Amino acid sequence: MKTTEASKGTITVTLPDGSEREYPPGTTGYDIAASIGKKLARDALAIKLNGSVRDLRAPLDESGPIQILTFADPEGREVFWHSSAHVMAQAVTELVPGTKLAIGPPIEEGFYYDFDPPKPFTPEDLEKFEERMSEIIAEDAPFKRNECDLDVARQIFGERGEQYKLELLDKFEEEGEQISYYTSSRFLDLCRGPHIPSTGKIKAFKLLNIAGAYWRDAEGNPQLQRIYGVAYPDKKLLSDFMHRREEAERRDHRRLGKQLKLFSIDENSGAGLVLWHPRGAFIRRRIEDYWYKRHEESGYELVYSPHIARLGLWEQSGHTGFYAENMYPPFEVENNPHQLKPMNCPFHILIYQSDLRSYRDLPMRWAELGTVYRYERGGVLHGLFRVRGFTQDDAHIFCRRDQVEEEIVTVLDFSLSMYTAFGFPDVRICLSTRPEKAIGEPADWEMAENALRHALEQGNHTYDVDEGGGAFYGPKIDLHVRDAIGRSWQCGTIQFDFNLPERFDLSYIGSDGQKHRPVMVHRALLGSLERFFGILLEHHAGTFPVWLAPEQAIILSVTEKVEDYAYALADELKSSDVRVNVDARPEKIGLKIREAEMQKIPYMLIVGDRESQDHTVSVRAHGRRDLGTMSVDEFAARIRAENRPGVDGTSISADAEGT
RNA sequence: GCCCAUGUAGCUCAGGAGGUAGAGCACAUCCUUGGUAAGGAUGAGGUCACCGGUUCAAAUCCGGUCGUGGGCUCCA
Repeated sequence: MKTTEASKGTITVTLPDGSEREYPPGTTGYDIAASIGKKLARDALAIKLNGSVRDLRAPLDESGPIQILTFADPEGREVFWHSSAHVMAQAVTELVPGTKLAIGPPIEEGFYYDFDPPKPFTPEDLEKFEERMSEIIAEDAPFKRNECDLDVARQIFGERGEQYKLELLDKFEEEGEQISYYTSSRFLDLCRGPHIPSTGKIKAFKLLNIAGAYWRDAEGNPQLQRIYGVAYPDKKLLSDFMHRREEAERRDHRRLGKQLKLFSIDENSGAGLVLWHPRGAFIRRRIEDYWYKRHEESGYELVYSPHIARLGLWEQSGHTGFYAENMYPPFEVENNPHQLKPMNCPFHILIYQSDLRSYRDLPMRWAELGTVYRYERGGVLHGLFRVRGFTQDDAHIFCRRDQVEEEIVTVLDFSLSMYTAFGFPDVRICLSTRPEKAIGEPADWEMAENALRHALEQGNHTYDVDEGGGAFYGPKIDLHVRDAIGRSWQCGTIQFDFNLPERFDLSYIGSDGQKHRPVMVHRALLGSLERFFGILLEHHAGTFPVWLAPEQAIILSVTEKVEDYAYALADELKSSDVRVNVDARPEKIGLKIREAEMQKIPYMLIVGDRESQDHTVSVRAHGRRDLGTMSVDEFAARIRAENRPGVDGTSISADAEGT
C-alpha cells in the first residue's frame, strides 16, 4: 500500500469519494486542497495520508488515500486545538517569564496546557493571556516543523531549563520516536505535531479556567497549573459553545434543586449526604413506584438487605481487599467488628445460600433499591452526581450457563425500555472486555464476552468496544443515556462476576444430580437514584413531565370572589386523580402566574368570573403561555393522557423563560 | 487527599486597607379585588461558616478546621 514512487515521477492519491488524482512528488496538502477548491484550501488545517495526519505544508512523497482535514473532522479539530494550546503557551511564557512547559494536548472540546509557573495563575491573568494570544493570532505566524536528533533536542530544551521536556525526551528515547519541535512566532516547543498552517486560522477563542493537575497524573509529582481553553475557526462556533455552557448552567441540578425545593445537602449532616425535601421525595417515589412495578412485571423478585453487616462478610466477599479505599472504617458491635455496606451483592448471595438451589429454580432475579455508603474523597463530591450515600437500583441474576445469553438480551431490552419511559430514547452501549489483571478462567471470560456480544447483536444494537476495560472479575456492558442538550451520562451497567460465586462457593444441583456453579450477573439501570434524579432534573431543565411532577397543576384565582369555585374545582380535579393546589392569595394574577412559572408547574389554571360562570378553566402551560379555555373534563382528560411514563407533554416545547 | 477560588439575612449578592454591617427577592402586617411572568406601604430578620492567635478593638489580619465551586481521564 505504501510505496515511494518518486521513480515514476508522480504520486497517486485517492480522495474520500474514491476518485484518484496524480501529483508530482513534493506536492503539499495545501496544493491538493487548492486544486480541489478555493473554500477547501481556505478551510484546510492538515492532511491525512495513508492514515497518518501531517502538516498541510509538508511535501508528500507517497501514494495512498488522502483526506483534507478541516475543523469539521475530529482529527482536524484535534490539530486546531493543539495549535491553539501552543498559542496559549506562547502568551503565558512571554507574560510570565520562568514558566516551565509540561504538556498541552487537545481534549474533547478544546485544549489545555500544563504549566509550572513561579507562582500560581490568577483569574485576572487569563485576561492578559487572552490579549497576548490575540496579538499572536494577528501576526498570522506560520507553524514550522523541525526534526532533529536527541542530542540537539536535549541541548535546546536544556538551555531553556525545560525540565519536563527533558523528561519527555528520555521517554521518547526509549520509544525510539522521531524527535521534532515546532516554531511559530517567537515560540518554540517540543512537539510531535502536526499543526495548523498559521496562527491566523484561529478566529475565536476563550480561556475557561485554571486547575491544578499533577505532572503525568501522578499524585506524588509536582502539581502544575492547567489552563483550559476553547478555540474555533469561526466566531459563531465560539458563541454557540458559550450558549451551550450557559444552557448547562441554567440546567444545573444543584441550582434547580434549591430553586424548586427538591433536595439539599447540609454541612451539618455531612458532605455528600442528601436530604430529600417533600417535592424531591415525591418525584423520587414516583420513580421508585414505577421501578418496582416494572421489575415485578419483568420476572424480578424484590428483596431487602440491611445497611451494616459483620466485617467477616466483607472479608469473604473480598471487599476489604479490593474495595477498601471506598469503605468507611469498621466499628464494634458487641465485640464484633461491623461494616457499613458499600454494596448489596453479598447480602443477595447470602439469600441465595440460605437454601439448596435446583437448576429448575434458575434464573433467580433479585432486585433491591439498596442504599449504600462509599467513602469518596472530599474533592470529588459534586451535587447529586457524586455522593457518599446513595441508593442503587441493584439486581443480581443467578442463572445457568445455558441461560446467560437470554438473560442478557432481556436485561438489555428491559433497560432500554426503562430509559425510554424516563425520556431517554437515545442510549449508547459500550462493551468492556477482559483486562490484563483478571481472575477467572479464560473459557469463562470467553463465554461471558460472547454472551454479551451475541445479546447485543441479537438486539441489533450498535455498540462500542472498550478492549480491556472490564472489571477484574468479569466483562460488562455499560449504558449511557444522551440528554436533551446532547450530553452523555453513564447510568446502567450489566456485569458478569466470576469472583463472588467462587468466593462464596455458590452452587445449584443440576439435572445430573451434581453441584454446579451458577453464573452471577450484577446490573443497575438507573445507577443510583440520587444521580439519576440529577440527570433527569437537568434533562428536563426542572420541568418534570406530568407523570412525575409533584404538582401537576395549580389553580390561580383572579379575585377572592371566585375562591369557592377554585376550591370546588380543586376537589373535582383531585377526584380525577389530578395533583392540584390552589393559590387563592389576594395577589394579582400576574404575580401568581410568575411564581407558578418559576416553580415550573406544568399547568396553571386561571379562574375568574367567566370560568366560574361557565364551569371552565383557562389553561396556561409552563413555558407555553395561554392555551385558551376548556371544560374541566377536557382538562382532566388531557392530564390523564399525559400522566404516563414516556409521555413528555410539557417539556417537549421550548422551555423559554430565562430564570 | 492535592492546587486555585470561595463561605456576609431563608435566597442571590454588595461592602469591609481593623472601630460590631447593606441591597433586591423571599417572609410578616396593612392597603389594594387586580384577567396571563413582579401593585404599594410598613416591619421583622445577621456571633459576617467554625475554632484559635495578633490587637485597646477582628466580620476585616494570621493559623487551623469544616463546607462549597473549578479541576486533578482523554499523554510532546
